[in-house]
Amino acid sequence: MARRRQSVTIKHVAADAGVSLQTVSRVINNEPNVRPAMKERVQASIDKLGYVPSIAAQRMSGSRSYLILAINDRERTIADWTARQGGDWVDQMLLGGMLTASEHGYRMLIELVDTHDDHVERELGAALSALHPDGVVLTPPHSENSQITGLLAERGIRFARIGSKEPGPGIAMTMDDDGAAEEATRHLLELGHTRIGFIAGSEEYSLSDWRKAGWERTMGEAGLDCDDLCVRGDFGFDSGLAAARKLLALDDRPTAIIGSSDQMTLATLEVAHEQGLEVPRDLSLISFDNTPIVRFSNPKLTAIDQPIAKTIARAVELLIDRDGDEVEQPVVVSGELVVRQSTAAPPSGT
Amino acid sequence: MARRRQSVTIKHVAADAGVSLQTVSRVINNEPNVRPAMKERVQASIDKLGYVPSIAAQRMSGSRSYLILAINDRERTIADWTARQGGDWVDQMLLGGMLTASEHGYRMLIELVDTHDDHVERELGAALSALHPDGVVLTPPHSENSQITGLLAERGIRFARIGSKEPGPGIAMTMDDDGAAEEATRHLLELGHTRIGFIAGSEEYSLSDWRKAGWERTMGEAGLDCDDLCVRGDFGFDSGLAAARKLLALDDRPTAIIGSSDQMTLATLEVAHEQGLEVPRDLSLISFDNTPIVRFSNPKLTAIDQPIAKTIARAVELLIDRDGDEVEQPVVVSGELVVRQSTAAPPSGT
DNA sequence: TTGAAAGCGCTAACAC
DNA sequence: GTGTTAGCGCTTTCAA
Repeated sequence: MARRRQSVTIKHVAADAGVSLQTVSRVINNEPNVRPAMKERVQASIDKLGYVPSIAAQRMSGSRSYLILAINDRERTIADWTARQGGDWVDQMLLGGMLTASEHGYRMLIELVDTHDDHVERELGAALSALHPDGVVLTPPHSENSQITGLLAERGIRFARIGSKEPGPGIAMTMDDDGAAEEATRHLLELGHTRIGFIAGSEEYSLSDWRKAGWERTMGEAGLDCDDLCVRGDFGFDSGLAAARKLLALDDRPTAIIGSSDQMTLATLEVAHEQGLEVPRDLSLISFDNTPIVRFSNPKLTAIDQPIAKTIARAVELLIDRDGDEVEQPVVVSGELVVRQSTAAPPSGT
Repeated sequence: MARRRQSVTIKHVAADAGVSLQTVSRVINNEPNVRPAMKERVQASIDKLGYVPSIAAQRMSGSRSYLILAINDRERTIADWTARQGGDWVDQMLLGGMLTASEHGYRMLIELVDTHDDHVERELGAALSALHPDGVVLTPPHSENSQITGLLAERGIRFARIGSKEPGPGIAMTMDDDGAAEEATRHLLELGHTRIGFIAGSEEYSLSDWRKAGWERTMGEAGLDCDDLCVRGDFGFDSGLAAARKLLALDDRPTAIIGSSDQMTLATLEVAHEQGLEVPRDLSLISFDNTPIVRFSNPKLTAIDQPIAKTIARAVELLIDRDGDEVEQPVVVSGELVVRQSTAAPPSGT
C-alpha cells in the first residue's frame, strides 16, 4: 500500500510493472492487444499502488471526460429548493443518474441554466467549454429549446431530451404521459365516473398536451364529453386553485378530476374541502407526479408516478453506451398509477 | 461570433489578440503584471471568440480543478431518495453549495460514500485521484470519520466538517445545535411547560448530544428535572414511535416534547393522536430539521430550521477563498425556531 | 503484441 | 510587463 504524497500516476504503475505507459493505458481502457499475462501483471501493479487515472488527464488527451451534465431550469429549480414544498425532481434525477453514471465510472454534474435568458447559448456554451461533458441530459423545458439542442448538436455532444418526442438530434425520451393519462382516466371510468375533469399544465411543456390528449382520447372512446371539463393551469398551486374553482362551479360538476401536477391536485383538494366536498366520497382525485407530498395530504392522493429516476438512468446509459442512436425513439419509460385514498366510485345520486 | 466546430482554446485567443499564451493566461486568472490596455485587448478577444478555459487543462497544469466535492453517506442518502418522504437535505446542500460555487467559477459535485464500509479509504481515495477536487465538504457522519479526515489531510486537500466541533485538520462547522435546543426549550418554558420531554438522535452523530445538552442545560437553569424525560431514537420514524410511547406512558407525562428530527416528531404526533391527545392542546411538539413535511402535518409543526443551505454556502466560500484557516472554529451558522401550530400553553389542569 | 514520440490546453518558472 | 520553455498525466498516432 504505497501511499505517496502526490497521487500515483500512470508512470508509477508502468515503472512498477516494468512496462511502457502505453501498455498500462491499454489495460486501463480495456483495449485489445494486451497479452493476458501482461494485463494481469499491470493490473496487479495498479491494485498495489491504488492507481486511479486522473479524469482531467484523460480528458486532455482527447479521450472521454467521464462526465454527464444534467441540465435543469435555473429559475424553477431554485424556486423549488427555496419553497421546500416537497418536490424531489432533482433528487430523483440524482438517484437515477448519479448511481447509473457511477456504475460506469462516470460522474453526473447538475447544471442550472436559464431557459428564458437571451444568453442561454453563452451560458450553456461556457459550461460545455469548461467541462467538455461526454453527454448531456436535458429536462423540460430545455428539451425543446432549439437554441440548446442546436448548440449541443453543433458541438457534437450526445444528449438526451427528456419530455420530448420530436425527431432530430439527441435521444428523445418520454414518460408516456399520454398512456399515463389514459390509465388514470380509465381507472376513474371503471369506478363509474362519467364526468371527469382535467386540469392541464403549462403549454410551455409539450407533455402538458400529451397528458390532455390521453384523457381526451380515453373519454372519447368511452363516448363521453370533454367539452367544458378541461381547464389549464401552470402546474403551480395557485393555478390549481383557480382551475378547481372553475371546474367545481360547473352546472354539471365533475365527480372526478385529474390534475396534471401534485401541486394543482392538492389545490383542488383544498378547494373541495372549502366547498364542503369530501374526497373521495364526493369527488375523486388523481394527481400527476407522485412527489413526496401526495403521501401527506388527507386523504393521500392516488397519483401517476413519474419515473424520473428510471428515465434518467436510462438516459445516462444510452449516453454512455453510445447506442442511443440505434434505439427506437422516443424512448418511453412508463410510470404507473399508484392507488391511494383519493379515488372511489362517484356519489350514487349522480 | 466566430463559432468553430472545435472549441476555442487559449491559442486562438492569443493569436487573435496578437499576444503570447501566457498573457492570455494572466488575463484569465486576473494576475498582475498586465498592462490595462493589453488586458483590455485580450479580454476583447476572449469575448469575441467566446473563449472559456478548459477546466481539465487548468487542472492538468497544476492549477485549480475548480471542483468542490460534497460527500454524503451513501446508504442514508439513497434510502432517503428512495423513500420519498420529503427529506430535502441534498437539495438544500445544492441550493447553498452549487450556487455559491458557481459564483466563484466552481462546480460542486455530489459524491456518495459508505461510512461503514471497510474500504472508505479506497473509495474516497479513488474519487480524489480521479477528480482532484480543490475542496471537500463533509457531512455527518463522515465529518467525524477519522479515516476520511485523515485521508484528506494526508493528501493536502482542504475540507469542511459539517456537524463537527473537534479541532484538527479541516474547517469545523456546526449549526448551533446546542443553542437551537436551548431556544426550543426556552420557547416551551415561556409557554408555561415544565415537563418537557426530549427524543435524542443517534449517538453516531455528535450533534445528537449537543442538542440533548442544550435541552438539559436549559431545563437545569430553569430548575427543572430531566430525569426520565429523555429517550433516544435514531432519527427515523419508527424509533420516534417507540420513544413517544415511552414518554407518553410516563406517570407524570410530559406536556411538551422536543424531537431531534422531523421524522421522530411526526411519529410522536401520530402516537399522540393514537392516544387521543390533541396537539397542541394536550401536548406541544417542537421538531428539529424543518424539512418540507413539517408543513403538511396537522397541525403544522413548530420546528428548528437547520440552515443547511447557508452552512454549505459558507463552507464552500471558506474552501474557495482559502481563509478557512484564519476563521475562528467551529464556524457556527445558527438556525432559527419556526413557530407553527404545534406549540401552545400546557393544559391548565397541569 | 508492445513501445516511443507527439501533443491535448493550460500554467509554473524562468527569461527577456 | 511580456514572452519562452517545459511539463502536468494521459492517449493518440505510428513504428517495431
